[in-house]
Amino acid sequence: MPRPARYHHGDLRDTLLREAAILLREHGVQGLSLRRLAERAGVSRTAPYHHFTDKNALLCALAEQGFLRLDRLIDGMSLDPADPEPGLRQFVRDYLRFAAEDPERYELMFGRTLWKAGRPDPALTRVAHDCFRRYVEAVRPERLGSLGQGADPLRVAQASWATLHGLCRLLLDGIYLRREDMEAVSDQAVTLMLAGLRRD
Amino acid sequence: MPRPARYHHGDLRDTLLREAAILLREHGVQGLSLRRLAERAGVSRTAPYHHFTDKNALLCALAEQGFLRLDRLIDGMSLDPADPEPGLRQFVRDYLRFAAEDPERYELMFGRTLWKAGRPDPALTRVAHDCFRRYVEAVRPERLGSLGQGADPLRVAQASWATLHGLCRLLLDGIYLRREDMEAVSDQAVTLMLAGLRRD
DNA sequence: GTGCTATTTTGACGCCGTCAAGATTAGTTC
DNA sequence: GAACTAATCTTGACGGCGTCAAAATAGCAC
Repeated sequence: MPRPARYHHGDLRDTLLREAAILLREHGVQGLSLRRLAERAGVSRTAPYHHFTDKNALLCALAEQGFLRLDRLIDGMSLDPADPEPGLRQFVRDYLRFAAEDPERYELMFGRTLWKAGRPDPALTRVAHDCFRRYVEAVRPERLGSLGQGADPLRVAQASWATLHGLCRLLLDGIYLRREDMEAVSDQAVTLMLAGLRRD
Repeated sequence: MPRPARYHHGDLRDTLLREAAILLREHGVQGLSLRRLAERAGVSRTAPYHHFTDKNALLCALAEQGFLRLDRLIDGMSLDPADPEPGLRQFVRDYLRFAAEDPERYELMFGRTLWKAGRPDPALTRVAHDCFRRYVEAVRPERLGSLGQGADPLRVAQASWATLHGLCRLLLDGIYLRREDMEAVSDQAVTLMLAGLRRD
């Protein structure tokens, strides 16, 4: 917390993002109010509006950060075409951990709050689509070796990602899937994906 | 809209549920305010509190309705053990249509609003778990014929339902999956599930 | 210094969920 | 019928929210 005596904060935008991330993680979107946020940053209620046009814009920025992190995770995926299974299994585990570490952020990234109820920034839209494109490349049939022969890359990506995403949601929203079952179900999911490829 | 002259409404609870369902569908949880709702029912702002202890309770009731409908859908699933694929394919289509017909309701049923941020009613919890138990029974390995040999019923249900759920979320939240791709991806998902069983 | 612009503040508006106190009606018991 | 009780509904109020407008303050170029 920097000195509160100054009229100009000097680093408000970054401070807001940092504190907003904390509020989001600990209290969810509902608990993340611009007024609380301003107070935590030691600044008046309307000061944030000079750095984010409105709450929607702030949320977009937070979601954007999330996608950038997810990018790194996807880039880190390494599949051995001769035996892609261990690499895939690792990635699924990483992905689930990523989502479980900050569920509210994950919800923000993919949920209706921004994509339906809100107005996703052009920047956010771009980053999100980029992220998916990256994923499509990462699980390209060629990289899956003999398994991927002749499969449609886009379909493979969509179906596998849907499985992954579904697992996360079930887990995070705490319905139909307990934390203890995670490992087993995640393994089952990998088996599912690979088997699906074998059949195509 | 019944006569507004009477002091007692007479059918307020049902009216509230009906109007709330409309507000939910058209404006989402965000747009469903108790005050707007009361106004639409032709009643004062606090009248609803005599029928629902708070907004959370009202939302729980709405979600509950959704699960009852989903129950009927699951009960309607018919799988031929000799060839379960067409039945499964039909169910997946039905499920996606169910979710797509009222996305905000689906979000309410499975999302964080109630299960994490809110306090799910005991009644809701019961209905939701009942619904899943029904699903577990519906896709029991025996019903899948030779495919299901030796598979763990719970895992099969969790993994297949996660896939289904993931598809819905991707579709409804409008990210990474377009309406036109629905059919193709849904078919791919069925292939995935069946193939997964063949491998177990 | 003067002026320009970015930043921050206070004040206000309308919306929200919800509580408290009182008014009105329905239902039960005599 | 009357009296009482419980259910239902109303008005009024409180604090919190997002956001706009106008005024104050500070940094910066000249």
